[in-house]
Amino acid sequence: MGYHLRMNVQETVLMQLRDLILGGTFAPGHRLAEQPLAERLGASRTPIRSALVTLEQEGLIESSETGKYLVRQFTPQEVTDAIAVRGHLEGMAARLVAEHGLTRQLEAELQRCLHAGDKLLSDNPLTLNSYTAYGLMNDQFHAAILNACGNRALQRAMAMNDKLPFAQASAMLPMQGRVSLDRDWMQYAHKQHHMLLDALKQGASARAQSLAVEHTEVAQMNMRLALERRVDSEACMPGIRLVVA
Amino acid sequence: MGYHLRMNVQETVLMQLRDLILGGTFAPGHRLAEQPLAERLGASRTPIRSALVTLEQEGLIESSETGKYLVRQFTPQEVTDAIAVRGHLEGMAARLVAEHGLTRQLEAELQRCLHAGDKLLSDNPLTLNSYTAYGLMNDQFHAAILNACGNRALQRAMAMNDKLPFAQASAMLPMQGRVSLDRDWMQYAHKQHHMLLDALKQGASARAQSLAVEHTEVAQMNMRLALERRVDSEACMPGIRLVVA
DNA sequence: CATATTAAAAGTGTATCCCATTTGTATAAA
DNA sequence: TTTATACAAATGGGATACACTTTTAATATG
Repeated sequence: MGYHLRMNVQETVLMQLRDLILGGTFAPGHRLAEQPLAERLGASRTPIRSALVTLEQEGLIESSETGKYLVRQFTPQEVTDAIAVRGHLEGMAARLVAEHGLTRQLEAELQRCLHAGDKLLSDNPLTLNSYTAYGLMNDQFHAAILNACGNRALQRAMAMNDKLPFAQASAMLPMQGRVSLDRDWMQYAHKQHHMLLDALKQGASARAQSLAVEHTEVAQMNMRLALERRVDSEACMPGIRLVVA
Repeated sequence: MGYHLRMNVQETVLMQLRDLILGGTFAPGHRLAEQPLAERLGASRTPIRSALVTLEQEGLIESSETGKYLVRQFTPQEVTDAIAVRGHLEGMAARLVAEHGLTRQLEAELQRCLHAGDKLLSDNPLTLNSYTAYGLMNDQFHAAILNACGNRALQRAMAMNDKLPFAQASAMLPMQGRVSLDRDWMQYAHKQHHMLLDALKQGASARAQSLAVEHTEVAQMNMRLALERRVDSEACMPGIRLVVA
């Protein structure tokens, strides 16, 4: 018997609402009133309200002066800025790890990610599964460093930033070669992972920081490409619908 | 007829609860159940719930696996870390301003702050009012730069970080000479403000960044001092009650 | 035809009620 | 004395009721 995840209405409603917004059901600027949403989702206003508070905190919606919730709209500049913030924060995390010294455990975990990545990228051309698996590995690599840096405030800041639907480390990966992120770029980014571990091993904190920052420039490039090919990218990254020039 | 700020119960309850927690009414780790709080504050559970969600988001309370809210406890290390994150973020903001070029308006505002600070610090010894006024000016100075950097994600990250009751720029200033922050240190910090504006004027982005980061070391020192003199510092910085070794 | 007035509709804030679940406690059994 | 068991109280999640406010729409008025 498969185990059954206990789901309260609150969580369900939150996910549904998020999907509705990202799926483009509501245009940016659209008002989200509690009662209509409650009817639509077949729940009472209580869980809807709670979800709206969460979504506002996540930055997907904003509340106007009079307390009305509106679907948020992002400019391309804001996307760029969010990625830049992520780079800056990851730089700090990498520096801290280099300064405190790499633990055996972290080194092993990063090694594992590197090996997995090497293996995945050796295929040519890449399969759909490879893209998915690489994205997973990529997230683990970055999470491992953030986790090991030991600074909770930094972790909080990163978590907040990642709530924006296009700022995450592998936001662009699900594009699966359709738009950008061809194998060459992934290999470039992966080499940076290798070099980052090297820097961490040597305790080269400044180098580790610079590398982590520079590493996000790949994300910047891909985002620019994604914005040029709306049709394709909307199919894989729903969050991009909220970005309007 | 003085204008009357419209206050709903929700906002009132939020403020009351925050004060109760920071005021030390509930020890760190204490459970916050909805019904007792509702009775205590003379409101229904609805606004209490909403306030608890907000306070959790602010980091003042945390919810256990089973959905119970507990008053959060911070270690001195976490305080240090939060201040370090603020320094890192302010460094980025300063760098961005230096890179984009100082606008006339920002330069005027920063100049105004510098003059105000010069004037305030010329008194010897400082009056109670001077401390308050300096704190206000200090906040304006830092806010002006953050505001002018134009990166909304960065502003969000800083806002989040500042929710921690001891991470703000002038968290230590209300100590009014009782514990630390004597005139000499304030003059040192204020000189850094002067140098920062100088760097911004010259577009010296790396220097501006370094200065902004180093500037938070004064906050680190003061926090260390404050933690050594609990009795005094609790009187002026309520938030420090939640910090336990 | 534009504008002011007003009535209906929709919406929010708050209280309260209900129910399932957890938590605590006292009693019974080993 | 210790461990089960059952029962009661407390609690949280959710739905609903209601009063008051804001929108919207319709009608009247210049």
